[in-house]
Amino acid sequence: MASGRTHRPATRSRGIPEATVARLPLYLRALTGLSERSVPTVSSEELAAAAGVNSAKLRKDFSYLGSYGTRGVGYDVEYLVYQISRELGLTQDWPVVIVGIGNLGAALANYGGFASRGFRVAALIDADPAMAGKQVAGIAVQHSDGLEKIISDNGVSIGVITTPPSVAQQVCDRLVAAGVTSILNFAPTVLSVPDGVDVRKVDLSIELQILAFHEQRKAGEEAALNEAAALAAPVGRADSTDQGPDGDVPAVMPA
Amino acid sequence: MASGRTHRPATRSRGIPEATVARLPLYLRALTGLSERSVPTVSSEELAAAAGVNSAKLRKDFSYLGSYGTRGVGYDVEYLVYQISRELGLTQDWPVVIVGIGNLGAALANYGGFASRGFRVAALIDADPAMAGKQVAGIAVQHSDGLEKIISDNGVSIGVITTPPSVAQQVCDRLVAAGVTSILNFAPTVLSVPDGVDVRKVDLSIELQILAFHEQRKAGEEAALNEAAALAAPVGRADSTDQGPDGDVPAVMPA
DNA sequence: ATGTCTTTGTGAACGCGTGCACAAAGATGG
DNA sequence: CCATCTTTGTGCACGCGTTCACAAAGACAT
Repeated sequence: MASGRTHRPATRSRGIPEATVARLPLYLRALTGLSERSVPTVSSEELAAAAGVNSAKLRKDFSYLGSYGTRGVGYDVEYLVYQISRELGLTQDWPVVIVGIGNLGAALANYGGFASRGFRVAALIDADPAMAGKQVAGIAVQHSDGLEKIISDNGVSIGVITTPPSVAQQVCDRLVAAGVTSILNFAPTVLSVPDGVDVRKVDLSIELQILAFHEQRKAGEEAALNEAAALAAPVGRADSTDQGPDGDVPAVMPA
Repeated sequence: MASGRTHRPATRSRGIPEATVARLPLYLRALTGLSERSVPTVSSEELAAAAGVNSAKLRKDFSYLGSYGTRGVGYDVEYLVYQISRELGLTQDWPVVIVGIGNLGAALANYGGFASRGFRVAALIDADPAMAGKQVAGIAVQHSDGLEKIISDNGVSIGVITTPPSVAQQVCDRLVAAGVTSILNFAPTVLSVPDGVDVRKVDLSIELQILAFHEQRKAGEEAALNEAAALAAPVGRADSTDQGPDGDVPAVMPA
């Protein structure tokens, strides 16, 4: 309606499927663990178990990167670490800015996993003048007036938004205008960005709601099971579309 | 290899596809916004735009819940809010515990979106004795010794893990043993849980790495484009499988 | 009451991701 | 050098999710 699109239609990057890209960091983490324990080689079966995926899936994923394994032996851990790191672009340094230094922003600034692999917190930015100059995770918070200059001076292309939702879009617009082309959004809002800008969303509330759904389903199944056992008769309406699995009193009545 | 599985094979809950469940919170948020602005009805087109999805997808999603729309008019906002809330299990109160009150745990405890929709922080738990008794987000932190009692006393079925990765699995095991059946894991580790327990993972580092991949790809394409323009000749090898998009010097050499 | 117009609900086609199962490849031992 | 054994790499089939396109359904005006 307004400006750009939000979810680019899965651009199948250079033949590497998006689903595979999403798993590469998982493999990399497992491999790093093996590397630290000086394990020289690993089979697809072992690595898959460590990463929590199917071994066939893992082999197919690696096949998109090329043939880096040795049949009858497995994969060379160090070599694979390097290959995946390079594929993910982690052999270079990515300066990132975090905008919105509340509880979450501060937590991210302190998060060790950030700096560990190719990412460097180039700046912390907040709109509150009282925050400016304060040290968070050893970095001085800067006022958002200087956002554009900070972005261009540091060559930042990745921005993290941890602001309240009400200002997230406008922060996003400024980041994009200043040259940021990848955004990690923690604000519970749908961001509109022009084509060519990637947005990934992390939404705590949504994750919990999905868990609640499954939790309710489990409770409902259990209840139905107990009920069926008590009545010694099958339920039989497991697929009706009217009521939920439980017959509790609604908390809100629709008009 | 050790105990249970990690990724249950997409259990197609009660006919509602997993992908649809993941979008329901999105619709709910958009609808809540409309509700607060007292908008009575909304078309699939408008709501889809607000939620950032395709309108056909939205209609199909809603069709799994039943026929709640009116042809020629659209959907009743209040009614839909209620139906989705009920479907997600948000009409009841879910007590959750947060284990690991570091920066991230504290940020989550303060996160408003938690309490807003059916979720209530029942307890904050930390292994550090120095943290015990401290107030975070108005709630006293309790020592992890009492974890099992806290879980059962409050009837907690959802646990959030924000501990260091080294202890995440053992915290997870204790949560599950105490009766928790849904876990939201922020620790960068693969958790093993028995069947019947749901785990969702939020991994900041992985999200950033995925962004870095696309960022690198964009930079590579741009470079290739510039190169091509400079040479005034087409590239032609856009799908070769050997090298990466850039021919830069490797930072690490494999054995 | 009837026709027109809007918007839903869904059948059908398509594409992506997953997992099986096996042939090819290489290591290893005799 | 040959046989055997392990493990990779992949062809293939299947199922889920997405999207198109349209018929059915209802509102609304006349």
